[in-house]
Amino acid sequence: MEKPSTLWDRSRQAVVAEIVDTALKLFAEQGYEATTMAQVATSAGVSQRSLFRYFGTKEDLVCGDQDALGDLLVATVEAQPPEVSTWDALRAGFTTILTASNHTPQRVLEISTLIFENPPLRSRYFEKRLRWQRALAPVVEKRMGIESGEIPDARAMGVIATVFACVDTASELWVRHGGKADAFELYEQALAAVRG
Amino acid sequence: MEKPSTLWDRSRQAVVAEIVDTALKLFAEQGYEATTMAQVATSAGVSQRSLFRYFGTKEDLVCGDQDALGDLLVATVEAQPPEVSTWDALRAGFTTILTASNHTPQRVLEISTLIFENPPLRSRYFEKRLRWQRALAPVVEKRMGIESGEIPDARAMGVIATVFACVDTASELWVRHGGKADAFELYEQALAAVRG
DNA sequence: GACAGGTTGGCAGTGACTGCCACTCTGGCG
DNA sequence: CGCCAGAGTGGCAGTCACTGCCAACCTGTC
Repeated sequence: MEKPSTLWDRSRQAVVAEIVDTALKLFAEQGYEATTMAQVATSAGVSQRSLFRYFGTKEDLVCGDQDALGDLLVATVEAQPPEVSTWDALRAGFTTILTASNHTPQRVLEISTLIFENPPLRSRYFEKRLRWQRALAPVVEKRMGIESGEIPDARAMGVIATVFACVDTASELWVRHGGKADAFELYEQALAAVRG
Repeated sequence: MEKPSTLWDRSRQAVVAEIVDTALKLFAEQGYEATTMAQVATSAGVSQRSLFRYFGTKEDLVCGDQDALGDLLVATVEAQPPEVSTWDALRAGFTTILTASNHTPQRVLEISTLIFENPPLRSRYFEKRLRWQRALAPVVEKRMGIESGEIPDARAMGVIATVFACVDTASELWVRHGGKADAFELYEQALAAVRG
């Protein structure tokens, strides 16, 4: 699955990217909720019906490409050597995600702000996060030497949820500082206060 | 505001309660998403328009009465004496909330299951939770001896977010155990794994 | 040049939710 | 007792996200 990259796939990618661009521009100009899907469709030059085929929901216009990041996160954590602590393994996962983003820092801030300021988007984002947490459970359990049952273990889930909580805290404060603060620093502060 | 309790208010309360009852019954029978607001309205004997006046959204039929709990949470945490640690103060807050619920354990489980199994409900719940976190920020900052600025402090927010994360973890596992596990025990396990 | 498979567009419908207006029902006031 | 202001209610039409259905189209193949 590394290099199928038919011409067709690439042009499709281009279409998707252009739609996202137009949508983000409209959202920035008029706000997320004031922009209708019909507007995005005509602005991007596709039919409304096709727009919904590319992006199942309005939120996916903003949060759509985060699914892939989840897999990357899990894979990275899983790939950490056993002598790395659970906390460090999880941090490594998030570090990888951040650096792997194919957007400019400018755009990351723009998208993050959009997400943090619009409840529906925020909700959507939380859901994806939740799926990531569930996917991480078995990995972290193994690392902590816990047998994986059908229902996850409270200790493993607690650690995972805490790391996500601190990441979110850092992200939110980073956005509220207009991107001028160091997100890593904020994360370290939050986690230190928790574990200290 | 303790005892206005006009007859009018009480009858209104009764109407609200009955609507919620019918709605929960329908949700249990056919599922949340398969039940339409029109159905709830006719089943409860009110017009659709009035239903939307009582409950602004479909989700509020389930999550509606949680707003009051937030205030109680903040008040309880604020009322803890200064020698109580931040962690214990927050736990006290949640303990109060749990015992203050005016539902039978049966119904708490029913509602919780509903929330955890339906993404839109879950999202709504997370949003309320988020407001609670924001409201707690100044209280916890004072308790930790941090000056409250316009933007919350990463350490305080990290601690708050972590406690919420562990509470959520415990709740979710409690629901997934069908209410048969001790939610408190789960919370303690999760938090111990984090702070240990 | 016909044909199969996948892609697109239009169209009509559903369901949550809102604004508007007319009706009703209540509690005072002369 | 009739009247009136204010609040609660119902119905109606409209918006918007989203879906199913069907016809048109485009692309590569024999």
